Amino acid sequence: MPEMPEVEAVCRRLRAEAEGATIRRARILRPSMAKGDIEEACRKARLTRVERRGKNILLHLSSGPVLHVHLRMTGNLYVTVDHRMLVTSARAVFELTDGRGIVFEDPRALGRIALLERDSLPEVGLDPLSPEFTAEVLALLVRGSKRPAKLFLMDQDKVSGLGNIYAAEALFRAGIDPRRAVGSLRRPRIARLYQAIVEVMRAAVETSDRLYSSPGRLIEAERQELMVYDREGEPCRVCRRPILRLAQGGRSTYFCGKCQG
DNA sequence: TCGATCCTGTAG
DNA sequence: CTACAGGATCGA
Repeated sequence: MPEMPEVEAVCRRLRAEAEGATIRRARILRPSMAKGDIEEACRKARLTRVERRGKNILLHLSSGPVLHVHLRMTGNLYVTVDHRMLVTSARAVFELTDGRGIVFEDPRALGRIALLERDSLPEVGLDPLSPEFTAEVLALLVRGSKRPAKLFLMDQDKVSGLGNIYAAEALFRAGIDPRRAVGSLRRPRIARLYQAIVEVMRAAVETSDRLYSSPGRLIEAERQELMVYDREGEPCRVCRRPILRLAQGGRSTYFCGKCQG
């Protein structure tokens, strides 16, 4: 259930617990989710580096190629003390030489795991927490676009890492109607949107790092207090009007009709 | 740019 | 039973 902050938390934990570890062998439990000869590439390979690009996780192997993991909607990747301890939704396990295991779990099985060459790694847009992401850059990115603001924010090729929740939250904070053509926003609004994105994502990384990255399954607990997501019919925390829901790109968008005019 | 699709689980 | 789920891709 990850957007960028949750993926970041997963990566941090993997780095702390398994970077430098050696994989004895990999077991693919659901072949339809995997691409490439992963079992061959992982045999006695060291996990040299854990990298994140947007929502993509890249596990660099000493054998040369890179394991690309995408958690999609319900995936998770974590270390267990015993590689034989597997839940039913485990889709792949990387058995380490010390007996632990890196488990790729995904009840819904929408996630993907693929073996890539170093020169064909996924490219995504700017990370919202990187120094290169500025209000000026955002203004350039939206220029000329007629797309609804919500869909623009969810486009991983523009700004990477926002999903359905944080896109809605950022738009609320910026006071922007999610249907508004993003290219029609004026400069001050864009600056406010920039600020909102950075604040929402920074807060989410902090809370995710704290609770999402505990051992084992994901914990569906308090994330940062959400202003609009999944709050249809509930009063807006600012103006008390009921939160509205509409469909955009086949997904639900939650917003306040008054605060986001 | 929209809708269908990939899967399974859960809430209503 | 239906609707929907924090994602992405494909074809019309």
